[in-house]
Amino acid sequence: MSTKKEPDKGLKPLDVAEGDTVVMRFAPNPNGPPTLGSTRGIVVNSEYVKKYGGKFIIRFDDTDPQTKRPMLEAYDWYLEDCEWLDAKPDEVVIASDRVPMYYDYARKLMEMGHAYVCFCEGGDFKKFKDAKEPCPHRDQNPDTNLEYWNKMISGEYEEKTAVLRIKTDITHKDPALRDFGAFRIVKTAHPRAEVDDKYCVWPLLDFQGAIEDHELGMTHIIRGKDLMDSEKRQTYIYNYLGWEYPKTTHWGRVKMHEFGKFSTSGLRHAIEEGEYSGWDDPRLPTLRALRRRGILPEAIRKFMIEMGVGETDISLSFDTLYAENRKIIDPKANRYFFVWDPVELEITNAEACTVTPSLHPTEKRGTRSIDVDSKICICNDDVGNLELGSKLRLKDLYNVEITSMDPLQASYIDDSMDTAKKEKMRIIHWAPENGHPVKVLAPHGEFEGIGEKQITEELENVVQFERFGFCRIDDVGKEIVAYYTHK
RNA sequence: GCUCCGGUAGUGUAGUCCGGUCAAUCAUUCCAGCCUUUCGAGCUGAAAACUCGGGUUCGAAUCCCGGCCGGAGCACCA
Repeated sequence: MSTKKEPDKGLKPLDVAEGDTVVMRFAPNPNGPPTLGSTRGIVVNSEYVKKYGGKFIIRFDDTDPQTKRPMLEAYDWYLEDCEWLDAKPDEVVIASDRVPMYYDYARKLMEMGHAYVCFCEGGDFKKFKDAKEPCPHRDQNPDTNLEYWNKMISGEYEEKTAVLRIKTDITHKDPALRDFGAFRIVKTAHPRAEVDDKYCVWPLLDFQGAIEDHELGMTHIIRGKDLMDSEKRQTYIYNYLGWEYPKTTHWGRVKMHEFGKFSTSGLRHAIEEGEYSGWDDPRLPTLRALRRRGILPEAIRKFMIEMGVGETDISLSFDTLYAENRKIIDPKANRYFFVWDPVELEITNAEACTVTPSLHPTEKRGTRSIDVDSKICICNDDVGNLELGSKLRLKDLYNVEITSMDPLQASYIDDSMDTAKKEKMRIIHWAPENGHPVKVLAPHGEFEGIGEKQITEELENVVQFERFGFCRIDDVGKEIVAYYTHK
């Protein structure tokens, strides 16, 4: 296979034999909603499956009922968001449903002499490990281990008093690879009703993931490079059981410039404290929030795919995502006037009229219609640039001259665009005084003002408020609520 | 302390495996100009990078060694 000229931009070809398909997975712990960080795993893995054919599996690694306790709603959130991202999984697996299988393999490894129940206190074990010495329990015979194991799973031991370890090489030069833990005792019930307090011994990631990746027939794994050692540990299990390890690729840490690291627990705390309105607060980098703001899944996919898979730690800017989204949205979004921080302007000699500006500057999509009488609203920002005698073009309406600053009044000059051009008038937008109240929720704050009535016809669409930015219309009740997309 | 990764313009990426065609790709950002009844879009132009030091070689972003910087693992978290 020639790799001289790369055919695809973005994702590099995977090591797949001609004609073979792939099985890949995205394995989150549902302890919060998917964020832009999770998206990389969803998009990249699913994209490879689309490319090579095969199966995309979402596996909930929810085997920690305590420290990273799963959130019940999050299971569905992940499925929704996957589907939204055009990455509907072919199979959904929930680890907490499969504990008996993990137990079976644990027994098998004990019988083979590759695992032992260790009663060392954490610190003590660390001492042995750092000294490259076996702990006193390492050489227990299989029957003894099985006996202890049975007591473990029947709840006879307290938390932290026993743990099942996989034997690796206690003298390995890398301390991270010496006899790692595979199961521990957790006496907190699992949040899922189906599971509840059925088990008090839970597998740890390296064990659970190792077994599942084999059971589910994974051919390729792409995940964070913080899990590189995980692969080395899991390889011991694979060797013991005579399995072949899937091909792996890793990526580095991702940060968002504007946000920093997003830790699910940190976000949850901030929400509980009332710092954010919820998981879809427009300031948050969760998929729910981005969706509500009108960021399209295509833009997110493209963004992630063009980023590719590299081991470098990266710090991204939302601007790149916004640029991607803007390209898609700009031709689709209808234009409307929204006046934030409005100030009333009376046109003293104007006659009531109706204007019909086009919905889009280049796409021929028809017009909107605005009834205007003698009073309109303009942005306070624009008022700041005015003085007595200033001439203005009210976009798509007519030209006026300021005749009074307080109260703000102007007199009608004419309709002609030529006049406006000749006199190089500033062109500003406006809204009818009897328009509809609008509130915009944006990452950088809230804006209240007044907009065209016709915006109420755009529920759930992304529109552009001219000279303001793109917004997704979220609600059109007494007040229009819009979520800011981006400039 | 031990171990493992990585380091190309502001940001992200291509190229690194199999040294030359790389005076280094593309996107975004920024700046300037054009265009436009939006401060949006579009168009044109510009700025901007191989972490450092040695070595190998006719030749190194690419291979080797060392330093520096960044990240990660050594958890009864995932």
